[in-house]
Amino acid sequence: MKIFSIITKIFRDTLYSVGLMNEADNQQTKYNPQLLESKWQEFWEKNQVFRAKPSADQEKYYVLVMFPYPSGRIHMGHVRNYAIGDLIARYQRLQNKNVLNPIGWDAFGMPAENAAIQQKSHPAKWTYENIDAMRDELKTMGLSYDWKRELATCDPDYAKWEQALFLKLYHKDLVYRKKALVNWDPVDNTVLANEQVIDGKGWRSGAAVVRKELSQWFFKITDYADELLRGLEALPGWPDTVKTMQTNWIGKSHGVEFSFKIVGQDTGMAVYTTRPDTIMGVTFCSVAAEHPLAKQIAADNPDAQRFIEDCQSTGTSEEALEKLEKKGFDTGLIAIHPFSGEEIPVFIANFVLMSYGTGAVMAVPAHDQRDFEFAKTYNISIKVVIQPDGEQLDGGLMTEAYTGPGKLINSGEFDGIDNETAKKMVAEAFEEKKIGKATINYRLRDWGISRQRYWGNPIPMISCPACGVVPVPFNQLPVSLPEDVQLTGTENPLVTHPTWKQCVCHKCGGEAERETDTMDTFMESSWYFLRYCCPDENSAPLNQEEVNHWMPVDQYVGGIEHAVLHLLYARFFHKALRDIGEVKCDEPFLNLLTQGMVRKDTLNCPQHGWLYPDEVAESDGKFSCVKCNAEVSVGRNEKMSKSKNNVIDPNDLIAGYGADTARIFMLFAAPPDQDLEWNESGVDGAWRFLNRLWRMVQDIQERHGDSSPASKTPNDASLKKLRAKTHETIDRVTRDMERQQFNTGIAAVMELVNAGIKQLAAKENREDTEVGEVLMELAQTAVILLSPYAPHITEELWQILGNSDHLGMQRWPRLDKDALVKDEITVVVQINGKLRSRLTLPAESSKEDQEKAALADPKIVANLESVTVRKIIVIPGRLVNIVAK
RNA sequence: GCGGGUGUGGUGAAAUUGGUAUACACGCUGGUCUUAGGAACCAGUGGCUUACGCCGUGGAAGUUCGAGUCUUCUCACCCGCACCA
Repeated sequence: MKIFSIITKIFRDTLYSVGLMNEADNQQTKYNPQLLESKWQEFWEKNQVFRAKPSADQEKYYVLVMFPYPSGRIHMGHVRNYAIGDLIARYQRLQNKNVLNPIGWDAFGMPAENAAIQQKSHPAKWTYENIDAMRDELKTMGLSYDWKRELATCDPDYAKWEQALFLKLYHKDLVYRKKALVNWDPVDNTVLANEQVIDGKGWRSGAAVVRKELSQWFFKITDYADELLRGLEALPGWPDTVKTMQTNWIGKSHGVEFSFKIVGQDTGMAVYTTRPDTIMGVTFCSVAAEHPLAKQIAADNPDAQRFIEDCQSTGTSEEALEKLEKKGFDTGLIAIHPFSGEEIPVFIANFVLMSYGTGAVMAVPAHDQRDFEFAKTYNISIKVVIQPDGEQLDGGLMTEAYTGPGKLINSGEFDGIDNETAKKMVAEAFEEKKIGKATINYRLRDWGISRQRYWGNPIPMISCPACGVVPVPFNQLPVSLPEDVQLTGTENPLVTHPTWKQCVCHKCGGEAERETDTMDTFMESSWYFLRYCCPDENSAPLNQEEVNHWMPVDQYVGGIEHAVLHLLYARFFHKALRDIGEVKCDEPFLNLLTQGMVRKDTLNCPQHGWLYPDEVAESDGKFSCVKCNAEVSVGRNEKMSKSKNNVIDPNDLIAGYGADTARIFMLFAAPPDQDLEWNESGVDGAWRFLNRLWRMVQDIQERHGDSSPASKTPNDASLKKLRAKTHETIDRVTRDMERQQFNTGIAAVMELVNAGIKQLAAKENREDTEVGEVLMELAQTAVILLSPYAPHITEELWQILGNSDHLGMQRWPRLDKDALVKDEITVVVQINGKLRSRLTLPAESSKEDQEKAALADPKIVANLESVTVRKIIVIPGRLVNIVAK
């Protein structure tokens, strides 16, 4: 960025604003975004223009942007997200909708703890200071939020109602406790989040992380797996990519669960398979290292014990799993094939997951690639039972498993049946024999919400030596975090605090202990959009009347990175709340817009690493490091990130050019769902456009300020065209808004402004009243159409145009279809699909007229001299294609 | 490996859904003007060709009077998921 020129500008603007410079030489006021943006921001706030109140007279429209984590500064991703959300909010208001557009803070989370450790202060202090700073930053963007509904999830009030919801779901039997594995740092004595584990070591201590079992709280999201899956079908307003990702995440599969008898054991071994049709091809079985049978064998077999430990140690570094060799350990156990009675060896295998299905599988090497590789390694026979059409598979010669369709062979009574039919028949056979049944399995697991962290919402449970686990009664909420703590990064202060966890069991009155875990921060984001509807409700988590008035969210806008977790948890939580009567609708977010990332070139010096743009000198298209003169490599466009020094601070942009320029740039550079490449000259382009608009409106006001906007088609042909352009633009921008292609909407207004400027420059008819009327209509239209994109400049221009009200009182321009009627049409003439000529014909000319005119055109006549016309295709008003040979 | 997406000028991107490819903007070239500004304005700008023209939407084929758009294959890049039985 041209820092110097921005500074000069800020300096000059300051001089203007304090009156040390005057603009006597300028007839017109210059466009001064700093002055007029703060002026309008104050106006909106003072007049509570964006206050949302339920209304029976207007249709409601709920716009939601993903609330930010208060990290301290806004970044370009926020600017883009909120520019899009605000554009939609303002557009819907102009469409006479009653718009709810709230904002808040996702305020619990680890960065606050880290900052507190570093600065030896308290997370709350850091968080609330950041919120104050970021609120100021957001306000400079001129976003049309109802700030009265602002909330922070760490507010005691929000935390209290969240605990209440947790308890309500607990009483509905949707919450339970079980043991689960966590990453444990044995040096820091703390649990680590996955992102704190780097190469299997704790990020702070560097100690090898071990997996430890702790009792943790879970939500029964799997109870809703099927509804969450089916619900996606009712969401046509969601991008397919997100729906596909959620579908895969839920991972529904149909199969059969049945039991193998194990020789010498009373209990069988349950397995799950989606390929019952291959049952006769089973030549071995595998179980996970954590499977009870594996543990049983390991109890008196040190080799098995060692193998199991090996399996578990490789589990930590997930990347290494990728090409992990298939390994197994023969347990010596023998399973009995349920149909053939054959004896089948049972292995412990490193690729079988305890967490999916039953943790044990039947292995069919001929028709499963993993089993195939395993069988090759351990010399187990490969028995083909599915024969594809026109091919003879031979187990001994196969180089990979065959997983396609075919007919059954070597399968006794099922021989000759196609495998899809066989799946059902085998499943039925299992049910008849009463050893198995058709089962549906999901990849989705229950949602573990326990976090062994201080800066989160406490789980309102106590554990009593006499009564066991006891929920905290509603009237004792909230369970608040102790304030007198010092975060060290080693132990959880909730555990080590001298008194906090001591409490009294309300059941027996005896001494008890509080749960020291806090809730996953995805909890807060699972219902903030509901609390926005009734932020002042002080007797319950939600006010159903208000919630049901505003819900569902009509348009949700946010980053694609939340496609699965946040959006799935929120959908689940909402459905669970529906089932306890807190909300009515089934799905919380009707339409979803996922915006792309903001990216920028990265610059890398071989000696000095990632460089800032001003550490790089350019000559002849080559870049060099200003410190060592070495050549700098320009990396791929990457997401803006502090570690790569390619971050542009939105504050600089807004301070230099104003929020309107920043918003126009963001919205113009690319469609919202696409990644956006940061580009300075694009910002200049947006700035220049707003200046062109500014001058045009001023010129029109100066010259035609007395004119009222045209309301009917003018007689003059060129004016008629200009008015048609105005109404074409209304049509285009409206359509672009509806299909959320905001970049082309701006392009359309740019064209209109260019046309207006051209008319102003024309020498003839400058004083004509008709010219004035058409131009006045053009100016007013351009201003309103652009106001959702650039709200400040358009408010100011609306006033300059002599209007006393503000744009909040306006409606979206109405399309006059008569204005679009054209006198002339352009018809393209092709010969064999190749463009040969263009004709301008009267609009009312018939199909036949167009064909005749095409054949009479001199260029066409010349081209048809040596060929015969075979066929003529006429698309009226569009083209004539002459097929000739 | 599986699933999804994207490939169009020097650049960001358009294309009314099968009908004039490159709107709008950036950049660049030339010019005008002025109180040198982050100017503004005018003209030009896909490639090849002196021209008539020819070629051109990652590549190859196909359907069609006509394909950036539909079909098949293929290449490249990006994003998810990843031993899910």
